[in-house]
Amino acid sequence: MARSARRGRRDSQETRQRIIDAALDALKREGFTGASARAIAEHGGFNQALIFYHFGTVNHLLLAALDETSGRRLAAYQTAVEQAKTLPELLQTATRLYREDLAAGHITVLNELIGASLAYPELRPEIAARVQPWVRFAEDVIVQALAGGPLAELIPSRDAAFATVALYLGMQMLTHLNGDNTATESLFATGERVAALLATLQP
Amino acid sequence: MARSARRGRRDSQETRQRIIDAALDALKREGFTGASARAIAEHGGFNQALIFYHFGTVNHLLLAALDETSGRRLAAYQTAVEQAKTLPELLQTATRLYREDLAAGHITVLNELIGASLAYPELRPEIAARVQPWVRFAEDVIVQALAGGPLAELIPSRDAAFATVALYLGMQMLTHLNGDNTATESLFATGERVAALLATLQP
DNA sequence: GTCTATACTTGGATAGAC
DNA sequence: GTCTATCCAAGTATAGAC
Repeated sequence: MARSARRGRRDSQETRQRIIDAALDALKREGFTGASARAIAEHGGFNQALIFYHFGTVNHLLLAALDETSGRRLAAYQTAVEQAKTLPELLQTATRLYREDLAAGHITVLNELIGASLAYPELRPEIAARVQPWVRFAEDVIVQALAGGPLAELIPSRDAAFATVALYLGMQMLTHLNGDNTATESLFATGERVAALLATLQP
Repeated sequence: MARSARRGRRDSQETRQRIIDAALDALKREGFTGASARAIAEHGGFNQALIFYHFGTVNHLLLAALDETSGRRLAAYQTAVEQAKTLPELLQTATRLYREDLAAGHITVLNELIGASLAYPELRPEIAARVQPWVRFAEDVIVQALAGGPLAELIPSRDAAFATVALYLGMQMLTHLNGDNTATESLFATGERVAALLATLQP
């Protein structure tokens, strides 16, 4: 009995995960408009009604999907950044992570949900709460990277963090729109050059 | 007869304009999801079928709306920027224009349509074509503003233009998400300080 | 050019069998 | 916990009267 209860719980967890994965896939491929319960269920190979049983509403599911992808991704960023503490190394790491995000569509999920939050205002605070850790993370990294350098007192870390996250979002949007990422790649290359220059001014 | 034909044409033009205005309003208030033919028609006080008579499909209408708002706005930017050629003046102008965009929701229209272009790929090139003039405009302004200064040879104008437009989009998204614009205001204030500093290094 | 009426499709959500 | 069947609301689009 304990066994079957455990089994039941594990199956339930597995199903939840399958649903979340399918929702992420739908968001990345078809955007918010295409991430309907029917579309998600069909693509994931399960029944549509399961979404409502496990998540109540489609929007709840999409938030759970954002939660998961954002959390996982932030952890990956934190791990990666720990290895790179000089400014040039940091830029290289950022370039690599950015390419990963672009290829996997991680940021698309966020962009689509922010767009949808106009129609569904109740999503707004939920999404904002999931973006906040990113701004904080960016600020921590920036503080460390600029410490002792000339930019540290010129540019408040909070502003730099906000701008960084905004730039990330905007770049992904434009890159997706253009269908090629040459502009992004060129920008990162320039960023790496500037970082190298700034590093020569650091203590 | 000529008179009635003229009248007919003028009425038709007026109707088109009313529909476009209502579509812009819907996009700004409710986003792409809320900009349905029914919602647009109800809010604009006209019949739903008119949309299909004048624009064929809802998406065609939304593109026409983007066309109009983007064109008008770009003209306003060009006029405003002609008056300000030093870097600090330019930043002040940008701050003012940005506040206008934010309050009027001009960028929201673009963000929503970019988001929707995932679900409707045929929108992508259309939107891209309407964004391109902005990147070009940004590049022109940047070239003039940085001419002779130290940044001119450090940062390719193309990269700076792309980054500027991306930053604009991202800032609007995050500002809308947070529900307040203190972060943006702070960032612009920092931008003005940096611009003032850079101006002292210009010839 | 504009309106009414309507065909058709898709989507959210629930009831009830299994 | 999962599936089938179904209700209802909302959307796009068109035909045809005015």
